[in-house]
Amino acid sequence: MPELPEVETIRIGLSRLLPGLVIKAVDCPNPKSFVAGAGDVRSFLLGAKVLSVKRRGKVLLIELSSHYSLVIHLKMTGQLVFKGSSVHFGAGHPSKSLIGKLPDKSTRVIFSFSDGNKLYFNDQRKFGWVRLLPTTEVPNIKFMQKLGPEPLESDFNWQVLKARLSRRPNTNIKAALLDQTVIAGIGNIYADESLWGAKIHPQRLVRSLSDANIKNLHFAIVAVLLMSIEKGGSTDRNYVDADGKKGSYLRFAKVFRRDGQRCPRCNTEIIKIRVASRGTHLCPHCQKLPKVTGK
DNA sequence: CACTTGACCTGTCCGC
DNA sequence: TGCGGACAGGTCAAGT
Repeated sequence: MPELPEVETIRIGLSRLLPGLVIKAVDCPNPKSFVAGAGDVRSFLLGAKVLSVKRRGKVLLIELSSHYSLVIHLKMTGQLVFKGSSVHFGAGHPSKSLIGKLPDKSTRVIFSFSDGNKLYFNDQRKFGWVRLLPTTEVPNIKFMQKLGPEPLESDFNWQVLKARLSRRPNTNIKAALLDQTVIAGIGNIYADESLWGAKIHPQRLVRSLSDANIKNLHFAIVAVLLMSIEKGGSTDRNYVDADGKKGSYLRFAKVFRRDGQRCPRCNTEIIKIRVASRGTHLCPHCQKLPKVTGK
C-alpha cells in the first residue's frame, strides 16, 4: 500500500535520521529481498556513509558516499523502520511496541550503522525489494525510465496530465491512474480518492473525458496527495513511517474503504465495485457513468 | 501494439 | 475448532 504520500512520509523521516551515518553491517534474513548487481557488493556498502534520501514515484533512493545507491520498493507491505540505539520512548509512545519487537519474522534486511542504530526493512509478503546500484545508473534502469511525471512537481499541470492520459485512450481512467508510466506514485487509495474529488466514475474511458474533467482530476490528485502527506499518509493494514508510526489520512478519506457509509457531498451510500481487478470505491450519485461504455 | 489477467507472497477473515 | 478459499494490491510477465 505505500503510495506516494506514504513513501514521501518515510523519506522525510529517514532524511532526518540517516544522512551522516556509516553502514557497518547488512544482514539479509531473506536474501531474495536484496538484489545486488555483479561484483563485490560489500565493498560498496560497508563503510559507506549515507548522503541523502530521495524519492521517485513510490521508490526510495538512499545515496551513499561509495557512489552507489540503495533503491528500495516497498510494494504492498514493506516497511522501513529506524531503531535508535539510545532513544528512550515515553510511556504510550505509538512506536514503542512495534520498534521494541524488531527484528521479527517479517524482517527481510537489517542495516546496522557504526553508531549502533539500525534500519529494518520489514515486508510481510516479500514483494518489496532493495537493490544496490551505481548512483549514476539509477535513472537508467528500466523501471525508472518508464515512470511518468511526479504529480507534485510544479510543472505537472492539467495539460501534462491530458498528454500522459492520451497514451491510454481506450482503458478506464482508474487503470490509467494506476499505470506508473502515465503518472508516478498513485495507487489504489489515491486513485479512488482523486476520482471522487473530480466526480469521475472509475470506469469512464479515458478518451471520453472532457478537458474540464481532466482539470478537475488534476486538481483533485494534487490536493489529495498533499493532504495525505500532511496527515502522515494512510495506514490501511500495516503501513508505518520511519519511526514506526501509523498515518492518519484514512480518517479523512472520502470513499476509500467507506462502502456502506454516506458520501460526504450528497449523502448517497458509497459502493464498492471491481475495476481493473482492484477493489474500487465510489459514490454512484456523484460519479456517474454516462452511457454504456463497456464493462 | 493495446490492453487485461495471473503470479509473486503471507496474513486475515468468512462460511461451512 | 479447523479448514478451504477469497481477498488485500504494486508491478512484471504472459496471455488475448
